[in-house]
Amino acid sequence: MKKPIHPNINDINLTSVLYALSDPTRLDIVVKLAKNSDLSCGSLALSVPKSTLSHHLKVLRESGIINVRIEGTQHFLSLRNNDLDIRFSGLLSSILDAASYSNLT
Amino acid sequence: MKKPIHPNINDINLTSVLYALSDPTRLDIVVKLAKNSDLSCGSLALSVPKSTLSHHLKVLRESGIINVRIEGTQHFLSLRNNDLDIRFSGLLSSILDAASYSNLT
DNA sequence: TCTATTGTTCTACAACGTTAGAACAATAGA
DNA sequence: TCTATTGTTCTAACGTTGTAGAACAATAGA
Repeated sequence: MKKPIHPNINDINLTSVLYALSDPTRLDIVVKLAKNSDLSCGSLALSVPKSTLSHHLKVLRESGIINVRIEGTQHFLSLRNNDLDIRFSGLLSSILDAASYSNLT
Repeated sequence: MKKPIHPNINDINLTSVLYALSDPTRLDIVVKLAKNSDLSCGSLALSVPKSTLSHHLKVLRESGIINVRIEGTQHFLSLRNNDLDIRFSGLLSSILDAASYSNLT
């Protein structure tokens, strides 16, 4: 498959990151990756069609939130924790905190 | 004018907040309010038509980010700092930090 | 080589969002 | 009361987004 393109750290845009995380499905993916890094697309266990999932992952990847590593036929996903923290210190963790707090209600 | 409706603290939704802040114009408004609280709509000095500004302010208000207080013919805007911090601790400040950091580039 | 597995890309479409002009509403002040 | 000020609401145009089926691409394993 084609090698996925990831934005450079300095090209990561705040509004793009916020937009990417403003979708419940995508936020759910990010929360799962925060708990369990290096998951394959299928391991996310989401009840959405492949094409829809692929779309959401593309949005997350192109906004600089996740990294996609290809191994065989599988795509392994991980959060760009370090990059995001360098670019926007504390942003991701506060969003993840807020997300886990929201899920408790 | 009609009294504007503000969501209760517990009805403030994370994805709605992130979505509201993912628009450059709205994020700009929030940054200005963070620096200078209690501004009227006109004092924001944005180069957008009144109707467009009104739309953005409605999105910010309904997502629970800003408070609108009417005095005469003017609407005074302020961030719901405390409410947001109670609901999502540290979220707004980390976004504001990221926004000010972005503007330096 | 053939098949199953894993995702992407193409395409279409309905829903939503941003923008903005025009009309309207409410208040302050002359 | 009349007018200026300050915003809202209505309406429409236009672009964007989320969803999802169908076809396609790439690799692993038999």
